[in-house]
Amino acid sequence: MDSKEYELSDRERIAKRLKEARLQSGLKQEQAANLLNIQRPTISEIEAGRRKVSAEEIIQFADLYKVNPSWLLLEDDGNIDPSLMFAARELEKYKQEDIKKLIDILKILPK
Amino acid sequence: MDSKEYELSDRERIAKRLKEARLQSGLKQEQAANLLNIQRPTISEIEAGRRKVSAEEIIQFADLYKVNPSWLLLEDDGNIDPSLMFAARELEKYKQEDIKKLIDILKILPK
DNA sequence: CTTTTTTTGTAAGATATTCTTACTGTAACA
DNA sequence: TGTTACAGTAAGAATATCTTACAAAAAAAG
Repeated sequence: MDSKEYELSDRERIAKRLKEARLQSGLKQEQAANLLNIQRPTISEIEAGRRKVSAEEIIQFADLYKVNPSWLLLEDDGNIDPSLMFAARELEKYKQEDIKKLIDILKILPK
Repeated sequence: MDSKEYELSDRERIAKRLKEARLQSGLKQEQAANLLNIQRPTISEIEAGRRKVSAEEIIQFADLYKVNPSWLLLEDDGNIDPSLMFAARELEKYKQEDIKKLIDILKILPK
């Protein structure tokens, strides 16, 4: 009976991951709140998906809970697509000027 | 040439990356705002580091600007230049054959 | 260079969110 | 039952954000 994250908003899904991460790290809401210098109800509201989480807070939560920041942003993991990396490294062989030109061309070309 | 992000707050550094990413994607503030269904001054305030960016917004910005969400959260994207990453992502959309042609064109282009 | 247009910055009041504090709910356990 | 530990929630105060309009700056045109 896997809990489906479908039909949940991004905020709710992020909330779930934050709660999961906190529990995984063995911290109570109050402990997390103290360590991050925020109020405990704030943690409660965030984990309920009722309060937004800022980018900075995501960084802090990730650090405290020892999880990858990008996982909190609903990415599968923190890794970049290998084929993308390959393409990027190929591009590195070219001069900066040529790359700029390529980018301009790409912006114009149809897919 | 400074470009030193030292002594900047996380918010300011995120702001810089957001602006850099927008410019790299060739979008005006107004275009970005329209595509994200927010007001243009909001983009301005965010890029000035005066307004927080929510986790959800980071996801949307990353998608629109074609950058890695974790890079917006100040992770270092595997030490590859952001403009390279952008080009690589764009390149992925094209057929292998077309990419070879593009690179051939690049080799001919004057510096 | 001067003028015009485009793009971005910013002000101010209205609106909305978040914070703070205190109280409530719930589960575990003696 | 009563107690403890932890999490949820309510309400007003404090902040932040949004909206609209105008101003500044930058870019383009003449």
